[in-house]
Amino acid sequence: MPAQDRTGGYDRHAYEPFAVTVDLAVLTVRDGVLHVLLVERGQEPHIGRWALPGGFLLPHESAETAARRELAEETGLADVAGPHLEQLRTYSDPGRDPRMRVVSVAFTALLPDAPEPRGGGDAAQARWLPYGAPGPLAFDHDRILADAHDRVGAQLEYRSVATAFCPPEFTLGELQQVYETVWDTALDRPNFRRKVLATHGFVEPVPGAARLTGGRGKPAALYRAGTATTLHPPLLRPSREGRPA
Amino acid sequence: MPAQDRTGGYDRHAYEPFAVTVDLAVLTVRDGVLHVLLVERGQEPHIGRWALPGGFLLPHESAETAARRELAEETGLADVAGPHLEQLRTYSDPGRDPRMRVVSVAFTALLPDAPEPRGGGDAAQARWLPYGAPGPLAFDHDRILADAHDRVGAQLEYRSVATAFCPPEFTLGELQQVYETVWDTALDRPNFRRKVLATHGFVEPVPGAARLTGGRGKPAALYRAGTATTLHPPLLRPSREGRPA
DNA sequence: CTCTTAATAGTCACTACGACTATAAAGAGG
DNA sequence: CCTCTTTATAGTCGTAGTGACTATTAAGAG
Repeated sequence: MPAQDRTGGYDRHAYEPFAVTVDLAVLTVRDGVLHVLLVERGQEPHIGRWALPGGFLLPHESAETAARRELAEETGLADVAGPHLEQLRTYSDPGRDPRMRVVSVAFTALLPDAPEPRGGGDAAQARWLPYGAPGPLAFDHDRILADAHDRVGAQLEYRSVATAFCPPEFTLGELQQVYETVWDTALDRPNFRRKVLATHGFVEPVPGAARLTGGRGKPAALYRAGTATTLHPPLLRPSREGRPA
Repeated sequence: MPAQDRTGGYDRHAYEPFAVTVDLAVLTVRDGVLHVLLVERGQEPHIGRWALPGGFLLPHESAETAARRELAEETGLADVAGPHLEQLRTYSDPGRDPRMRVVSVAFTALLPDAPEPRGGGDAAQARWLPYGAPGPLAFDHDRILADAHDRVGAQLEYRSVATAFCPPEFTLGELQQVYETVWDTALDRPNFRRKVLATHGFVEPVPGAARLTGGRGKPAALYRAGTATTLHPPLLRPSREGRPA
């Protein structure tokens, strides 16, 4: 492919081809612990290390399409309706892959509790591992994962993404556990309940349904995700006092 | 460059090389009107249309480096300390450029009022134009620009980015005009003042300095940007009531 | 001087929120 | 069956934050 020189807009320089990939930070909450979908590398570099799932863009794919395809291949279950998938940012440092120049578009995906992935015919099997558990990840994936965690934590405040971690019908206790797990904070239950119910469109009750939370305690009412995507008023994290930056 | 087949992590498929560019949504507030830095296309496709400035990544550049270089080339003044520059998202739809496959990493840049750009030796001269004025932009740049506007509007609520639109020393009236311009809403002046001053680290007073706002009225006190990057409490947009989504 | 303009000070009612206490409804263990 | 534990849900109270105001101050214009 010949280098081009074009003027006006973004086409001023001769261009260099790059490899473009997607990387996926797939998160779920299992028993109050944040888990990440990871694959073990079978090749150099970083052989034996854990890495985020991902892969190259096919010639006619957008990054979003490629991310959804990779997610389906990796978990074998993402095809149905598709989980919450959102572009995080793009990582393009030269040297982030020692072999060659790779520009990677990272995504976050949020799934309800942990269906164990069945490898979709690929050699490398994906597994759920607790966030932060498996030492340093390959490439710059620690950075990507930390950015994903930050982003999701921030979005819980003003977006209704927490329901993406929950099954179609869920209790307010389960929803609260999502917040507590991602934020790593304990929340007051009556206050959490009051705020969630006061936020229009966040959740809507399932009439007459209740679930036993595992046996013990009073059965909880069930709710479905509402139609709102932004929360008004926002559900702010507790006590950032004294943390100016 | 040979196609590769690697397993584990994001290296499962043979890869296709792509052209990678950066696009810049450079915003400023001039006389209460949001302005965008645009260049006129001198070639097909979209000849004569306005487009966002941008260009190809050089072989050893990250997207951030390329964005800063393009901004400096385009305005001729971004080299000093560098303006607020932030990655927006990556646009990768096949067909977004009719000539070939181009993946573009978009950035937003915020500048204080409008130093008229001096073209840095390039043929296409960049110009400030009012947001929304110059009809449809080339490629998918309308979408990118709208996304940038949305993002900046949202960030004004909980980040201290508004000061990036202001000169090093500014009045609260100027800061308020940034909010009013980006949000396209009128704000109550005493209430705005109260909230800004109550938010720790947002602004700090310049002792004993005052500026005449152009002649008329009581002279306003001057402030500098504070050290905080996030606003506590946030400065929420007025009245989203009745707008559930 | 007076009028206009803009900055700044202050008031008041209402909402939202953190920290509580209280009650209800289930299972567990005797 | 009764009590203890567990979890969900209801409600209270003081305080902080906010929208809608009114009032005052300090400048230039005429």
